[in-house]
Amino acid sequence: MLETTTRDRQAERRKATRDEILEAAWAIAHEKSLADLTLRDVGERIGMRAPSLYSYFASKNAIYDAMFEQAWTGYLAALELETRASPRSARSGLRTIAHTFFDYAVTDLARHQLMNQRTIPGFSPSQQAYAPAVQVLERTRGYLDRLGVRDARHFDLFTALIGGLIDAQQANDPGGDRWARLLDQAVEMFADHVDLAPSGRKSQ
Amino acid sequence: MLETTTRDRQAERRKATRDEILEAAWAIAHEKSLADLTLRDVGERIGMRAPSLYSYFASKNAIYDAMFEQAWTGYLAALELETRASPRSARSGLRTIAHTFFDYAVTDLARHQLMNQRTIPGFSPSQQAYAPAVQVLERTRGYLDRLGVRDARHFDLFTALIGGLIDAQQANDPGGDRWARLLDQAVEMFADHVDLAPSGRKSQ
DNA sequence: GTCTATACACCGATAGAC
DNA sequence: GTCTATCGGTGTATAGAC
Repeated sequence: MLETTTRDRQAERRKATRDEILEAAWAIAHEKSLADLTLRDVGERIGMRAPSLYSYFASKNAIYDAMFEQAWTGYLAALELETRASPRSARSGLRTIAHTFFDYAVTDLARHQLMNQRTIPGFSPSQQAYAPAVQVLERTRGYLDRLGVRDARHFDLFTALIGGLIDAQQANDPGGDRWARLLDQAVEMFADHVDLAPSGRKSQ
Repeated sequence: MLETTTRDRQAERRKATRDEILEAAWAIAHEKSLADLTLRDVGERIGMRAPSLYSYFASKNAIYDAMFEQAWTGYLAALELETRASPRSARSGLRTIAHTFFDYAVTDLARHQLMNQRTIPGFSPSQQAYAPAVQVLERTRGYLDRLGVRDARHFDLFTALIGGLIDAQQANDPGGDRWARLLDQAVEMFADHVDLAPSGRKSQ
């Protein structure tokens, strides 16, 4: 009984330190860049030597992995919040999804690079870290299905379209809105293509 | 007179060695990956020590820079070839542009990463290396203009759409055709949106 | 159990001999 | 122009102090 209590306290302490490490990693990724993260910098920020971090993460990529999981878990929460209420119309539902994803990506460059780009050489997310990303995909698929977009090819087209706008915005006009302003137009184009009713009703 | 001849031979020799270095760099980028390129590997492949490469390139990023320029120059040539003949219709012209860009990107992952992604930390192309990319943009803009796509926002939407399909294909189904098969459909969607005539004529 | 000190292998880059 | 030697930096493995 006392033994389990002790273990719990240790586990809590351990988790707190892990979170502290991840917090420091995010801060450095924002101040410098995601790729410029070094274990020595992370250690210095929390008052540790670099090798000590290996007591909490198996490698530098394991830190990226935990950050990847955090980022997608955060988006999953945002998505669930935004898709709770049923949309006034199919098109407004599409707009909601598009804006939610676009804003989440554009708000934080380092986070977007980690989530959606292959900017870290040699890093690929583990199955565990990838799980919330899969949930996001499933939830988005289900949401579009309820809006009337049921063709798998249409779903792929939609994700590629929004992803393309995000990448163009971040790559060619970071901090600006040159592609952000095209988001609604892109959604309309897609909705016309899949023959969604202009107002509340669902077709197809 | 003799002096200039000597200089020319030296310049030729120098350019030949530079090309040899770039060829080796591309080979390594293909065998391993673009980011896994090391100067020691490049040197070994052409029978040199790594520091000797600095007689030909000021830095490792300068090698990436020359590769970037080669890649865009190569695409510019492919683009000029494909857009020489006038298209049978506006839509077929759009398809030509889309397929040319898509195929060039999907054919060579390392090249695509260098041209269109920020996968090399700390590298950004010089103005000289970026010049052919600007030419590509201008030529593509002019071509779409002749097809009847004259709105700058429509042009941005088109590039984001095709870019999104490329990124989705490379990221989620490399070597496959899950998004490649959506290319024509995407072009049709865009053509409908900008109100291009279904056949030969140009509208708007 | 945590953390440190030390060390190793590798990297891009520089200095200087030949 | 090419070499060797070396520098400061990286991620990471390990032995041991507390």
